[in-house]
Order: sequence, then C-alpha cells, then structure tokens
Amino acid sequence: MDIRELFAKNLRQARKEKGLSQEELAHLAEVDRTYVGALERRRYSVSIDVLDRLATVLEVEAWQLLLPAKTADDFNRP
Amino acid sequence: MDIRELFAKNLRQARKEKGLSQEELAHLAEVDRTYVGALERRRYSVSIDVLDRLATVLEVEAWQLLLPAKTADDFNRP
DNA sequence: ATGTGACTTCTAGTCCGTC
DNA sequence: TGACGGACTAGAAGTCACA
Repeated sequence: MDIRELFAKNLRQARKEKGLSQEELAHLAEVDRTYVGALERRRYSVSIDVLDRLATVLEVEAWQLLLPAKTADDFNRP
Repeated sequence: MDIRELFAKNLRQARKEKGLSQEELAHLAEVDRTYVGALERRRYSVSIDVLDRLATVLEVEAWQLLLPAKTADDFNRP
C-alpha cells in the first residue's frame, strides 16, 4: 500500500466519520469539490499545506491522515 | 507553528540523527541536492510522495515527520 | 453526490551556479 | 557542508462540463 492510497483511505474514513460529503469538505477546506474526489481516488500526491487544511476541517491532526491502516493481525495482539 | 515548519524541524532532526548531510539524504531519496535544504528552510510544501521517500531513507514512518514538537509542558506531565 | 476528461495556472522539484 | 539565486520542467492545484 503506497502513501497515496493510505492517505486516500484515511481521508475518506475521516470524512465519513464527520458525516461530510466531498462537496461539504471541499467547501470548508477551500478546495475544489472535484479535487477532494481526485485525492480519494489517489490521483495526486497531496502537498502538506492542503493536507493540513483538510485535517483541520476534519478535526484530526495532520499526521493522523498518514497513519497506516490497522491490519487483521493488529486485532489479535495482546 | 505551521505544517511546513513542523516538517522542516522533524526532517532536520531525523537527518541529523541518522548522521547524514543534506546531499547524502538527497541522493539516497532521489531528490535534488538543493531541495532538501529548501525544505528545511520551509520554502516549499512537500508532496507526500517525496515525504514518503525521505521517511524511508531516514528509517521513520511518513507520519512521524508531521508529528508536532514536544512543548516544555509535555515534560512536566505525569 | 460523485466520477471523469480536458484544460489552465501555479508551485513543487530540478539543475546550474556563487558565496 | 549548507544557504541562496535564477531559469527551467513536471506535476499539483484549481475550474468546468457532462455523465
């Protein structure tokens, strides 16, 4: 799993958890609606400036959007 | 402290801890020699693709390069 | 409400150099 | 070894129309 996919999944997950549409998130973070969609489809390598704006709107820390997804193994650990 | 400054400081610190020069890091991560220096001077908003390559060379996780610096208060916490 | 292509503009990122 | 400038190219950032 490359970094774009990681970010794409975290972004989509964080957005859904906030109950926002791509359009709403885009508006709040002052980026284009289609750009958010493009990021979730891993089309671009987002810059940290935009990443930070998105994180702020989603009320998470910027670094959290780059956290690797939990693997099945994680759930079996003590 | 904005995200570029955060990244700049983490990058420099991680690089020093590995005992690498800007030039060596640049070569290993396949970016330009002057670009590493520019990032440490917060001149650009790095993309996550390059951030990931730098992290790999520095043997840290990509998200760790975006971690906020510890404040003085952190050291006083129980 | 989102996916996509085509397009333009802006900045990331390269490459040359000097201090 | 690192700071910094100028000129350039690649790709991110941003907009629109249509499905």
